[in-house]
Amino acid sequence: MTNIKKVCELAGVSTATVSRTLKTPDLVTAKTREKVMKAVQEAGYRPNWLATSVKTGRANTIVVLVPNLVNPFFMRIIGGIEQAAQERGYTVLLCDTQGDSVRENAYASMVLTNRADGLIQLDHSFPFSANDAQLAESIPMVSVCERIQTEKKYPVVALDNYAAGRALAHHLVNYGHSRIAAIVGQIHSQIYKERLKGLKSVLQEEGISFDDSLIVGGSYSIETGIDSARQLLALDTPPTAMLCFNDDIAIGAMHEIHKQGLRVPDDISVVGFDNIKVSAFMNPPLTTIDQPAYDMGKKALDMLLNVIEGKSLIRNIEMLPFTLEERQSSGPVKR
Amino acid sequence: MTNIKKVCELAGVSTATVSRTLKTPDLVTAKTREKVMKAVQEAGYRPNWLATSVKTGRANTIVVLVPNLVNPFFMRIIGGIEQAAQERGYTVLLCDTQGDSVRENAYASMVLTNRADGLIQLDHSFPFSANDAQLAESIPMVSVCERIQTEKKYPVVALDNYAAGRALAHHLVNYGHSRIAAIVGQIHSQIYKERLKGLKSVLQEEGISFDDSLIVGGSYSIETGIDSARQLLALDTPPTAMLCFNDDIAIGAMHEIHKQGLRVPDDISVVGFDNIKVSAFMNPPLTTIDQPAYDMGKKALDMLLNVIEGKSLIRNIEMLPFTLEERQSSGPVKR
DNA sequence: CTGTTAGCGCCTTCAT
DNA sequence: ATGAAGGCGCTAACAG
Repeated sequence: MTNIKKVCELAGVSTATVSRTLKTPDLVTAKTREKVMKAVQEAGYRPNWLATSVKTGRANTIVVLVPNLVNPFFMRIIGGIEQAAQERGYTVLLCDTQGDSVRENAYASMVLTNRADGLIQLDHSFPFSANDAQLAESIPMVSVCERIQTEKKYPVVALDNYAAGRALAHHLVNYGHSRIAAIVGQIHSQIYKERLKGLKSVLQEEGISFDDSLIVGGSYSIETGIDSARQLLALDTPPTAMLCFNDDIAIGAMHEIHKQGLRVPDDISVVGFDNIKVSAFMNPPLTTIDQPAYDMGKKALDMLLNVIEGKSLIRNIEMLPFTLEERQSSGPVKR
Repeated sequence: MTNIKKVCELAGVSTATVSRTLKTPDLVTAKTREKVMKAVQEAGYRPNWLATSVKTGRANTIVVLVPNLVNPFFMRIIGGIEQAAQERGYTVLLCDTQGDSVRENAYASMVLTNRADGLIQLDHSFPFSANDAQLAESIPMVSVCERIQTEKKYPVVALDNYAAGRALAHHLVNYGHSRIAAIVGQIHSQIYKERLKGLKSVLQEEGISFDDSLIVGGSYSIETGIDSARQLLALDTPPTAMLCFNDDIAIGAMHEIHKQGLRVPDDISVVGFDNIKVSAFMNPPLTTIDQPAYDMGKKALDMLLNVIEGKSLIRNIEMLPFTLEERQSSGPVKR
């Protein structure tokens, strides 16, 4: 282990001078600086990050909790978080919770052991164990997409899911669809409520009745899309359009529809949420809601660091704009 | 900050006893243990991880360098790494290098500053800066998929890319294809050489000539697939099959082929590498080489920890088996 | 501008 | 079984 003392001996100065040369070179003579740098080079010295952090009390690290790393939508958010973190001198500790609360608790507790200074949650659960809950009250935490379900209102950056639900509903209604199914993701979530509310509000305004048996699904996976589509196609009067709560579901739904010998959009329209990369390259390309995932990540990190550094937040909830990407998976209803 | 001293006072014992109670409870009386645990609970004490690590000299952390986090194939590898790491008490610091060597250097240097104990590289570059190269000689490092291009031979877990190239080539030749294009990823890589060698060897054995103008591409993206397919379709005699070096490329190629009004596989067969999730749900589903990504990750972590903990490795290179997933994107050559 | 000194919070011999 | 004390490597206040 080559430590600061070795450098001292080589350069013939004190530990303080070495430390200063590296951290605040301006406070050191050009001559000593040179001397020290030469010794550093010679010894191959690198300051021990652990020691520095234990001294300053700051890890300059944040934890990001992701329900599923394989979802490219989350990865885009994380891209934004990482970029912004790097710019502000922070490191990201990425944690795939796999929806397992034990894992989630384990990772979240890193903020309690001074291993990280704050936390960004991409899921809607309060990530701490019952045992940690009290301590966790005061730690900096921000969520993206979903509001954290707990009493204290943590800052959140999200999409106007109600408006997005309405946008897709209008898109389909304008094409003449009146029997529209919803294949949803997590049930007990804000997203579920808001998007569905958006869909229903449009239908009501248009005087179209909605049947709760057209709500299927329950998780954000391709398999859910497949199973749900199969279920819907087996109905006496199948829907003419499927509104999927993410693109993975939509991909699964399209796959099943094709498998049954039907065509998208001629027989059935399919629309999604998120605009993940492959969506544009499906056959047919998928109509979807584009979320500004990268910007959401950036924004979330900015909010979190403001909390960590004690600055006040302008707003406790940031709503970002969405875009409806019209592609070829949706079209006029079949006569 | 609630530290070990506060707990001492509350429990009326020394710091040593508190430390022991938490780390090695067997060395403490049941009675004192109870007393201490009550104080810990009351104070809401959590040992400072930074302090513990600086003391023990071990971060119990490894760095994983990924060229592109959005690629689901890499995410599967990382899933395996994380699982194995968790089982052995290590944390993973995940770093998206974006192919930028500055970022790569920055992250890799964490191993030199005692922030991490070892490194897994998913790319083929030596991740340290010129300035760090000497120091880095002795640090534990393992690579997955690609061999690290440097003099010292680091352990690697990989696929038999030569054999996989041959398998796909045979698959296409058996369907009667004789004009087969290769859309490749990174050019200066082991993977490039081996897979191409596999393809060429089969063609030669079959007495089929190969023209280097049929090698196109240069990066592992959907866009590369699109551009390359366009380029190939514009040839005087376009190929009847496209062997893509990953599934993203294949997805792009299929998209462009469809866009030009041609059909897969009736007009052109397309095959890929990796077997990412969506590949099975494309229209048509993609024929591809399945790599045991999860196991590769697990294996890589095991090898790395063995190096870190000073155990000897059984072998310096681990070859894992692949599977050819035949689906509907490949078929008989058009007459 | 530089050196001395006192910790950061914790673990771990060495006594008792 | 427990406590006292030294030190991990580094930083920062205080002298000089």
